[in-house]
Amino acid sequence: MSLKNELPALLQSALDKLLADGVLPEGLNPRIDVTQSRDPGHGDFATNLALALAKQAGRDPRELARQISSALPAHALLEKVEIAGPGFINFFAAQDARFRIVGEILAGGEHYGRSTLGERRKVQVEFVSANPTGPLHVGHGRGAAYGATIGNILEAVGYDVQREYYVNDAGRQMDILATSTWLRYLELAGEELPFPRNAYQGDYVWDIAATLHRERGDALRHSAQTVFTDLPPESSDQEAHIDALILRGKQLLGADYEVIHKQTLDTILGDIRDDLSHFGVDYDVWFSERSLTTSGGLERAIAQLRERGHLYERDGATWFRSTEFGDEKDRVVIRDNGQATYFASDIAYVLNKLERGFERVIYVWGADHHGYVPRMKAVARALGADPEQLEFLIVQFAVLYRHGDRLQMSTRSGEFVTLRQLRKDVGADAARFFYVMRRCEQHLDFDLDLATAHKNENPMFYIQYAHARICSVLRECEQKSLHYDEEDGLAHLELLVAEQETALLRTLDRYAGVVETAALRLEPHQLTNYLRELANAFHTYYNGQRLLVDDAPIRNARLTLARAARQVMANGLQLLGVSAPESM
RNA sequence: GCGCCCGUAGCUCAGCUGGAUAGAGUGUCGGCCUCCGAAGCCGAAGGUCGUGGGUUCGAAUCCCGCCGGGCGCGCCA
Repeated sequence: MSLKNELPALLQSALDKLLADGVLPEGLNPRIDVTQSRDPGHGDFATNLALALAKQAGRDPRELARQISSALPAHALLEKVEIAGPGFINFFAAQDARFRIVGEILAGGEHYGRSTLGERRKVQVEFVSANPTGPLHVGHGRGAAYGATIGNILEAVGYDVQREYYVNDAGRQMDILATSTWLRYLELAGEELPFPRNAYQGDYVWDIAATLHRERGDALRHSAQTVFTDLPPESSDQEAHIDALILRGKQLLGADYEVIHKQTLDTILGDIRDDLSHFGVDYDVWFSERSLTTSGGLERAIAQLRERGHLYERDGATWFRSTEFGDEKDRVVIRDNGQATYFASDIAYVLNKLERGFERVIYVWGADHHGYVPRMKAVARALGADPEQLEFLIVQFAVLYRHGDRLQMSTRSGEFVTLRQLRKDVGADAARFFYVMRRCEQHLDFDLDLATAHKNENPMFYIQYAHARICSVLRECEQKSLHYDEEDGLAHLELLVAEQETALLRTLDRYAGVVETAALRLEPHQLTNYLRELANAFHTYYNGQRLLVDDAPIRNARLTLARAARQVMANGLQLLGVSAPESM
């Protein structure tokens, strides 16, 4: 237990005493907030408690601070208390308390920094969930990195985390894709045909078609003339043209249409899974949208809303009265042609998630979906759940630049930079780190030239370098046959009195709190910023003090401190899904 | 027009939910290797926190109005 964790209790007992003595009035409910001091002159920790209280009680803050500090019980780790500025209470830790962290880190090992804050509560993080209509592009990458990192961090603070990918395997886009595959197949079989402009143009469609042609020969072949006869012309209505083409395919192919559909879906989904896995992103569940229909979940969700009186009919369609729950307009769930809307699936999906017992359901969404949040909250309330259970993390777009030009991305045109390509160019580590370096609300300018040509400017290398450097020193120590003794090191930590050592110790002391903050606020960038500071604290130390000195107790103490720093870096990088190399 | 997000050093961004002298990286300039990895360290210069009001002991942070940028506002998925 560090001093910081004990201070709130000490302050509380001081408040209780002042209350009992009648110095403070009843009914005050101050939040006790202890922070690490930025300026060493302000001690190790500080609280603004007196300032906050002075406002509520209408007292002079400095006088109040004096009263609090004199009511404070003594504590072995607390050396001195000072009142400063307008009424801050500054705490100076005993020397002993500052070294404690090193032993804690080494004892905790790879588990150091983990906690039980989440109390094993079930939380689901659903992320990426891109339409399986082509390879993931760099826009999906940010959601992938965010979702995965948030999952890791929540797990680290004791939540029971489930990672899920929602597969949009129903609907028109999949039909367009399956039809695209079939048309390419026909071309490979020797048919000449006008490939529609709004069908999927990407090379991967050719690949799937080629596999299909290899496996099935001409079994799925129909003449181009048969296929294109009597269709609404593409020139007048593209959408009607492709819809008619889909229908034609289903009629001509019968059960074989499903084969093409499935083969296309499986191929692309397998590719996405493989891609994400190489990105260090793995899921517990791949949830099929279609299964909501086949399991009857969709009907049940609709029925439930109907029973609760939240549905009504108008213009032949069925509407959800979401305005009753704060949405700006009501939403159609069943179209006048009898088909369920995509939103109906979303409703069934929410119900399904809640039924699976998640206390927190986190959606990681792209900025283009932010308009859907109110209606999803409305659904939660209409289903009798607490809308706070659904949390939406809106991740702003990552805009790619190459040669100073903004790149356009469109899956259908086939011209996009894939996540796979990005991994190849900058590496999975750099991409993972880069993506979560900023708050998700912040737009991300991703300059490919910078990321590829000058990759040593990436702050991730700075952190990895610090880790590798410590490993190198330890190797060097062995090579020189200098014996390292951890026990001796721990016993002589009081020899670490250099300014850089104190600074490094203070930085290490912050780690557990940073992980907690990052989890509480769902902000991975807290961690990347911290790790940069930690790496800087170590590099500064390394440049200022020699670790491998002849004096054994000092050497052991310094190497022990370095090992603690290495452990924290490794643990932090692990949460980010970034490797901690022993040499570079 | 309405809604959400963003505006902080030349550039890219932090700023611990209202606290002490607003901080990093990068770029510019100047120092540091006979010694554990110079992919490093240290120092300097660089700010009317978009703007105008308000709230109070105290505002980059909270409230309101403008200005500028991004993204949404379908019986699409």
